[in-house]
Amino acid sequence: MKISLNHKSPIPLHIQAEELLRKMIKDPQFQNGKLLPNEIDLAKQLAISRTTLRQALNKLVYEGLLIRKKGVGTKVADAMISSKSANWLSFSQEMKARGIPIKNFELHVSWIYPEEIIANFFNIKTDQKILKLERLRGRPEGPFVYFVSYFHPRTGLTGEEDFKRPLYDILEADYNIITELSKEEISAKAADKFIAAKLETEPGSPILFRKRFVYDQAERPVEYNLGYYKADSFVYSVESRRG
Amino acid sequence: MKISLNHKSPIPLHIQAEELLRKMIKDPQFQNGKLLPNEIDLAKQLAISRTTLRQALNKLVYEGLLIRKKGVGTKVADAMISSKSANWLSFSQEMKARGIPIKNFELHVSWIYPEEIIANFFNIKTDQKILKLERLRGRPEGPFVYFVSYFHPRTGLTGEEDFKRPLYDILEADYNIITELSKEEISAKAADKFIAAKLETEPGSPILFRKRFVYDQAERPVEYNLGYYKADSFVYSVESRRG
DNA sequence: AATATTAATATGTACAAACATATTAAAACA
DNA sequence: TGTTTTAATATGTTTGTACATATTAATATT
Repeated sequence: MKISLNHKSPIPLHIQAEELLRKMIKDPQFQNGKLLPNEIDLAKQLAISRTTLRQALNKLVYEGLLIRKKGVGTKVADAMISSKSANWLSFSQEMKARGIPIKNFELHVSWIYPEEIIANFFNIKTDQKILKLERLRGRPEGPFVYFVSYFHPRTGLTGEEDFKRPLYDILEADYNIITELSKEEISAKAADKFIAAKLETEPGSPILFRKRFVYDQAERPVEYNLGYYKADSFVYSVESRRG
Repeated sequence: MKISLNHKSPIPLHIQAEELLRKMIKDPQFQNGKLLPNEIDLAKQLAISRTTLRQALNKLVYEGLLIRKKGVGTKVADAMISSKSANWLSFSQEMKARGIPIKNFELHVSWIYPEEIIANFFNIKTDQKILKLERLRGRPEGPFVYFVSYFHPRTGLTGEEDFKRPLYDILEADYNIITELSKEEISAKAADKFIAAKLETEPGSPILFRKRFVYDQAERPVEYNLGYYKADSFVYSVESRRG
């Protein structure tokens, strides 16, 4: 494993160190309770201060991935079961995994000036056009989900891509954007006229609304995604353990 | 509010600062997006270094209770967003941490013969009575969530417990049941007549429905819980990383 | 040989200082 | 007056340093 950081990169060192630690955690070399290198040595090896390294370590300790013990050292926490991997499946892959036949009803690409919330998330100005992708998908009998995605200009997407391919495949294979982190907010709301029309239901009918914020390995924003699911068409499942 | 720390105490200063910040979060003075005092002033006031104060702030930011913005300041996060690390907190503790006053509208305990689904989950026969707990809770202005819980006989709960105490406290302190794993399924549905009446809304209005399966350390089923949240009263937030 | 002491090791706590960057408000300019 | 520039403010990043404390291993003592 490459154990060094890029000191010239604009990506903060503690973020780089965090990424490296995440990789180390996955390395069998450090599994089964074996200790990581101690803070002082590792900091020296990465050519950063112990404080900066601890900033990275702390985050993983908060997340329960590392366990520190005074006077002993730092080890990787016992593996835990989580729905994380399932969470990462894209819509099409998710449905495929469940054996549900998927029909694409609409697919619309456009370049738009972002609303303030989105520009804010992407950390860009509202006068810079970004790619917007709208999709209406569902079963052969009818649509059950309406997606709206916005992409950061950094992705390099042109809008000419074949969006029938899984999105994260396109980003990774063609644009070398490796998505790593996703934050989601799930709530219920009533369908407005627009959404109701798309999903072929009545205004006011219940909708599962999912906001999704997707980041790359350096925690830079990549995608802002909104999903409107017809009630009873989708169940979001989460598995969590006590931290 | 007393804004000072005990420098002679054996309790670390960053822990004391964290406790103080938790109190500040509950203070109406800092609600509604008002900013906390800035780091440098607050550190000076507490007679600790900025680094130490940030140690405390970081923890609350990670828990989703505080939001920091460069160049602007630090504010208390909007309520109703259940944060990732707080996932495990019970309803009452979550609200308490945010200083939201909670009113218990109804609390009803009964012994019932379980439906097949529940008996199946608990791995018992349908002719064995189990404890059912119904709760209607919300803000002083009105209820926004209706819970139904079923408990495995193994828990030892009698129904005479003081359910105003946090549930997981009762289980752990009084019955030595340590809950460890929780599986949740979140979906949207329309309120039926019964739920609509409880939540003081119209039948057909959108509801965020959460099924929760709780297990102990040996992964034995402990609780089967259903939650009906009024739309817009609750946002479920999840953070996941590519596994 | 059993026990107490000491040393080595690793994390925990805490401070001071400097510079970077985002945001907003005030001042200067056209 | 409207726009640009500048300054003030607040958080973000990073280093260096020092001492405290828990744990374990090595050493000395009884």
